[in-house]
Amino acid sequence: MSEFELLDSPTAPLAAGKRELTKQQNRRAILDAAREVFGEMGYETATVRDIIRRTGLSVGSFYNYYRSKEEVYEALADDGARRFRPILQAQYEAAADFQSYIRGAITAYFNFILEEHETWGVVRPPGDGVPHVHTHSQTPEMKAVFEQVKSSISAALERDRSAPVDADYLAAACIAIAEEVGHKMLERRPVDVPAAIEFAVAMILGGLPALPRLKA
Amino acid sequence: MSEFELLDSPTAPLAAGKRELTKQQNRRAILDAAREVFGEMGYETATVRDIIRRTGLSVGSFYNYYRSKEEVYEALADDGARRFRPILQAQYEAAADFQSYIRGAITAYFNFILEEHETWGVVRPPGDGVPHVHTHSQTPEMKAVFEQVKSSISAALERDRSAPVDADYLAAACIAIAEEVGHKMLERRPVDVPAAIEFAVAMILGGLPALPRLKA
Amino acid sequence: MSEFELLDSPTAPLAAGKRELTKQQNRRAILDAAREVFGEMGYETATVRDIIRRTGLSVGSFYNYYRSKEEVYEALADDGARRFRPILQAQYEAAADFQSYIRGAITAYFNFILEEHETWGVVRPPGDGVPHVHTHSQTPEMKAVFEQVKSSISAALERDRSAPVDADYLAAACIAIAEEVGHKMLERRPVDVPAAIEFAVAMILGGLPALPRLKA
Amino acid sequence: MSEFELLDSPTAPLAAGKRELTKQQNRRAILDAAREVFGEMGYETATVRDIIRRTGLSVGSFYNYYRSKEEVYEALADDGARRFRPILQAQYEAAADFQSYIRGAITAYFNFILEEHETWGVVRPPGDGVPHVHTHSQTPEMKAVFEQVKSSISAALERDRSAPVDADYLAAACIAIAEEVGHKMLERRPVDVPAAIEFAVAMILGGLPALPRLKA
DNA sequence: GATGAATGAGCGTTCATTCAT
DNA sequence: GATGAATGAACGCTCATTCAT
Repeated sequence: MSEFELLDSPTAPLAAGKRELTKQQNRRAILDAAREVFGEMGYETATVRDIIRRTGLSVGSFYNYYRSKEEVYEALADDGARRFRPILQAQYEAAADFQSYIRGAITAYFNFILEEHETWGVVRPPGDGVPHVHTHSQTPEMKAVFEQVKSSISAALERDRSAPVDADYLAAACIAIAEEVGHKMLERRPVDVPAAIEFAVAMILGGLPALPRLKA
Repeated sequence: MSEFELLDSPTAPLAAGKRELTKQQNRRAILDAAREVFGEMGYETATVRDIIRRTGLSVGSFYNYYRSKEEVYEALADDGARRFRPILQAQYEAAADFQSYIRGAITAYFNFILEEHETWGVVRPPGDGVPHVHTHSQTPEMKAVFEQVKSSISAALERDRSAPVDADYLAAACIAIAEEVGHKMLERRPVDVPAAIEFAVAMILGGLPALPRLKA
Repeated sequence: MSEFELLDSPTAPLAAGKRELTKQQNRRAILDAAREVFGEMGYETATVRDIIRRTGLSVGSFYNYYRSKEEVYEALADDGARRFRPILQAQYEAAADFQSYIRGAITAYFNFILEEHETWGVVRPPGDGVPHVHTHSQTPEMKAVFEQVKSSISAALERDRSAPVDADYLAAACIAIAEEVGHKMLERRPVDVPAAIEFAVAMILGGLPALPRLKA
Repeated sequence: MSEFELLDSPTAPLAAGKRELTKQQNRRAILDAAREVFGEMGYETATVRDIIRRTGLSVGSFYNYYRSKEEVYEALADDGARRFRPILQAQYEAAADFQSYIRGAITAYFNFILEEHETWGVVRPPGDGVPHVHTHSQTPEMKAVFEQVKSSISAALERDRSAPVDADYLAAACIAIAEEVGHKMLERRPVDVPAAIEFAVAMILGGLPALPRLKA
C-alpha cells in the first residue's frame, strides 16, 4: 500500500534486499490493519479475514507473520507499551513531588495518544450491528499505555506520603480523568493538547486538598 | 417443562392467568440470566445457550421472548435505564445548585450500582484466555445508567452558569470519577458507600474552583 | 435416506415419537456413513463433510450427535468391541484347552467379520489419490474386535502351560493368520466360512508342535 | 525434472562435479528424511515441512526434486523394492523346493527390515491424539518390500505343485506371519534374527502338512 | 537450482437462528 | 407457547503447492 521506503536509503546498514523490504512492509501492513480493525470492532468481533482484507494479502500470509490472532493483538500492545515506558519513566524520575509527576505523566500520555490517533485514527463504521460496548475504540496500544500510566500514578502516590488520602481511590480517579479527558480531547477540532492538560491537571490537583483525610 | 409458579410478589394475584404469569416470569428469567452471562463473559463471548442454560428453558423459548441476542442486550440496558431515570430526575429537581446536584446524582448512582451488584454480582472467571480488554465487567444495565448520569451532569452544568468552565470536559471528568470510584467501591469489603460518596464528591467539587476559566 | 421404519410398530415399547425415531435414525445414519467413510479413506483422510454428505444432513447436525470426528470413530470401535466381547468370553470359558480355544475364537471372529462385512461392505473407490497404505479397509469396529481377539489369544496361551513356546511370537502369528485369512475369505464368492476356519486352525495347530521349545 | 542418472555404484566417481554431487545428496537427503517422517507420523499426518526441516533445505527445493508429497512416498517404496528385488530373486532361483524358498525369503526379509530399522529406526511419539490405527509404523519401503515377499511366496507356491493346498490362503498366512513376527522381532532387545527366523519358518512349514487338501 | 513468502482451498468446529412437532 | 434438532455461514488455522527473486 504505502510505498515510500522507510530506511531504504544507502545509509541503512545491511542493505536490506527488496525481498526483506516487502517482508517488513507486509508485517507492518498487517500490524496497521490489525490496529484499525481491533479499534473498530474489538478483539472478539474482529476476524483474521477482516484484518488481511485491508492488506490485500492472503489468510496464509497472515499466519506467516503472526502465529495467531492473539499474537498480533499482543504485538500491538507490546509495541505501544515499549515505546511509552521510557517516556513515563523519565517523568517519574524528573518529578520532585506528586504534583509535578501528575503534570508530567498527563502531558506524556496526552501527547502519546494524540500521536497514535493522528497516525492511525480510526472511525467506527456506522451501524455495525454490535451494541455499543462503551469501548473507546481504543487500540490495544493505547490500552497498554493506559495501564502503564495507571500503575505509575499509583506508584507516585505511594512515594508521596504527604497527604494521607485514599490512594486507591485517588489513583482510580486520576486515571479516569486522564482517560476521559484525553478521549474527549481527541474528538475536538482543532485538538488542543495544552488546554486539555491544564484541565486534567487542575481537576486532579485542585481536588486533592479537598479530599477526606484518612484517620490512621 | 416445569410450570409451577414462582409468584414473586404477593401483590400480583389478580387477573393474570397461570399462563400470563409464566410468560412474565420466563421473560424475566431470561433477562436475569442474560445479565449474569453478559457480565461474566462479555457480549461477544456469551452464547445464547449460555443464557438459556441458566433458565432451564429451551433455545426456542429464548426466541419466543426476544428476537435476537442483541435484543436482550438492549432490553437489559433499557430496563436499567428506565428504573433509574426517575430517581435521577428527582435529584435533579430537588437540587438547588450544581454542588447539591452532584452529591445527589453520585449518591443515587452509587446506591444503584451497589444494589445491582448485590443482586447480580458476577465474577469473571480467572484466566479466560482473552486478552484483558479493560471492561469493568459491567452489565448493560449499569452501562446504560451510567450514560444517563453522564447526560444529567451535562445538563446540570448547563443550568448552572456560575462557573464558565469547559462543561464537556467537566462532565467527562465527573463521569469518569463516578465510574471508577464506584467500581473500586464495589470491590472492597465491607462496601462503604458514604465514604465513596465523600471521596468522589470532594474530588469533583474540590477540583471545580481550580479549573481554567473560559475566556468568552 | 432409507425410510422403512425400524421397530415403529405398536409393539415397540415406550411408543417412541416420530421425533425420537428420526433422531435414532440420524444417529444411526451418521454412524453408518462414518463406518463407510473411515473404511474407504482412513481416519485422517476422511472429513466430517465426507461423512455427513452421505446422510443428507448438515455439518451442524453431525455435531448435534457426536462431539467430534474422533468421537464417532470411537463410538464405532466401542460398538463393535462391545458386541463381540461376550461371544469371545463364552468361547474362552467353554474351551478345555488351547486347541479348542483357538478354534472357538477363530470361529467367532470369522463369523463376526462376515456379518459386519455383509452389513456394511465397503469398496474403496478406484484411484482416490492416496497411496495405498495397506490398510485392510477395516472399519474401526473390525479393528477393535481384532484387538480383542489378540489379547484373548495371549491370555489363553498364558493359561495353557503345556507348550513352552514363545508366547509373544505365537500370539502375533495366530493373530496375523486370523486377520489375513479372514480378510481373504471375505473377498471370495461365495464366502466359505467353515473352509477358512479349517485352514486357519490347521495352520496354527499344525505349526504348534514344530515350534522351537524354550530352554528355561 | 532432472533426468541424468543416479549411478550409485562406486564406479561412478568420474564426471560428477560439485553440483552434481550436491544434487544427488539432496535428493537422497529428502528421501531419507521422508522415510523417517512417514515412519513416525504416517503419510497423512506428515507434512512436507516436517520432511524438509530435517534436511536443512527449503520447501522450494523439495519441489525441485519431487513433484509432490505423494511422489516421494512412491519413490521411497520404489527404492526399497528395487533394492530388495534381486535378493529375493536370488533366493527364488537357489531354492530347490517350497521349504527352502520360504526359509530363504523369510531370512532375506528379516535381514532387510532389521537393516532398515537400524538405519532409520523410528519411534512413534507417545499419545499423538490420533486413534490408534494399528499401523506398524512401517516406512513405505518396508511396505513395498513386504508386498514383494508376498507375491514371491505366491509364485513359489504355484511352482511347487506337491501340496494341493489353498495357495491363496497359504500365501496370506505366510505373509502375515512374516510381517508380524518380523515386527515383534524388531521390538526386542537384543534383536535375535535367527530365533525369529526359526520361529516363523517352523510355524509355516509345521502347519503345512496339517492343512486341508484341495479336492480337485 | 535454491529460497521462503504467498496463496487459497479446505479442515474441524461453533453458534445464532429457524422450524417441525 | 415450548421444545430441541437442523441448518449453514463463518471462524481460526493448516498445509500442499506456486512463483518471484
